[in-house]
Amino acid sequence: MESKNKNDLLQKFSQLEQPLLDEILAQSTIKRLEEGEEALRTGQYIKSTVLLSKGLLKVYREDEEGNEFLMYYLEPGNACALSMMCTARDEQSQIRVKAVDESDIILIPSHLSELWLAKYKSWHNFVIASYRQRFEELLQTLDSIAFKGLDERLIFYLKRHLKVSGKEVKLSHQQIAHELSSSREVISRLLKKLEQTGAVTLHRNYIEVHDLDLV
Amino acid sequence: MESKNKNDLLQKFSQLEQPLLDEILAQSTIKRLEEGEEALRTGQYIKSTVLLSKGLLKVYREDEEGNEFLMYYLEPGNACALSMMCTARDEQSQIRVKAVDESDIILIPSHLSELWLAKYKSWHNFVIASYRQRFEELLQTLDSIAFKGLDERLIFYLKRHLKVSGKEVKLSHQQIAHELSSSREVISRLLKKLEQTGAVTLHRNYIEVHDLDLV
DNA sequence: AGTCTTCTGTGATTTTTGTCACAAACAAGT
DNA sequence: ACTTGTTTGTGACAAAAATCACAGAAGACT
Repeated sequence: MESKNKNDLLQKFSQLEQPLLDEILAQSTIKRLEEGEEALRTGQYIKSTVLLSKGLLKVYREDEEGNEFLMYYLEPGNACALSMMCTARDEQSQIRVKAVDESDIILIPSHLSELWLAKYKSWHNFVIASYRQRFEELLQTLDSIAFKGLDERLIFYLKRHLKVSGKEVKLSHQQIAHELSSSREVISRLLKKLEQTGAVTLHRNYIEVHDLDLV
Repeated sequence: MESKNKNDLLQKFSQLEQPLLDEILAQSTIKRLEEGEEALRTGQYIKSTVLLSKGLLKVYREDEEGNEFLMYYLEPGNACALSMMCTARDEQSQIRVKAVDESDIILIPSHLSELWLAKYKSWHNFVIASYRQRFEELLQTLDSIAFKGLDERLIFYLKRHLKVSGKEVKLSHQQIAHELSSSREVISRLLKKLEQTGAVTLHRNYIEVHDLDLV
């Protein structure tokens, strides 16, 4: 493992105890994902716990007809809670993980991950905390779908997108519509409304966000 | 602990190893929930892992305005995955657990639950399996909300209800509407359609289900 | 400049869902 | 049998969202 990655690891996962970090460095492999590349689903990581040391991953759901919706984003220092849980992937639940930016993921063989639960308190806490956090985010997504209209869901979507990217959303209306499993025209119209309130400024292929709480 | 409960426990959680069952019997308390009574939210079980030995619990989500939707049901032999995860409940996520029938829940102090993860392989597996299973169910719910129209969601709802109760759904249209966070009239109309296809027969306060796959 | 493609804006229309209003059916109790 | 309250059925209407149909704008490429 190159020293660049070592540094990343130490920085991003500083809450883990030193002996554990040493083990991770020694026993895990790193995989670089190019922008747009898909983790999981290739069948090779399913027996691994996945940590993200660099980049940005998006975790989303896809149904038979190709509709999708965003579950949440993973940032460096996060673990893919699903990868911990779904050792015996039974195909039918289509969760996809895609690299938004070029990313480095750390693959920990799941037997080690399990072993460490007992051996390292900090690992145990980390795993539990990861579950919790993802679950909470998933519930927020769920809420917005179940209780809110598309206008509020769009704002929720933009807000979450901002948290992980900059102040600009570099997506076309089409892409946004797809991630909200809606249609392009509807999103365009809603965005237009947002622009009229001064919350955003629309450009081709990106949206400049000023203040989403104006609405 | 009375011997009646001991038997229930042994039966419902037979996948757990004997020494663990002994510990559970010795160290945990049982609480009986009356029909309609709420677990959690009273603040007293938040430091406990909850197992269900008898009855039926429904886990649902509620927003500020009182809208709700069903996440999943828990049957005897199941654990409340949330209770394992949410040791430090931070109020804002409103998950509610309500007894559908009179139920007995087993409260395990969370420090023991943690300890056992390392000590008992079967406990570890049980906990992981619980997470997985609940997560899967939650995703199914999510799918039906995100991708399906209300008609399909209703069918999904009825199907899941059947799995835990009998072949009859003993609920008013109003209650169903509430659990799908829709309105009574709409549910009534959709049910009427289902009746016309021969999938169900409607009665006052209960729905007789024949075959939901007819649709 | 001119051609292409992709993205965005907008009107018109339809479908789905929610709301309002009110009647009929049913059950419970007196 | 007669209130009373709850549940269900329905028509009319409003709102939200999806779909269709095109036109114009912004880049990309010759």
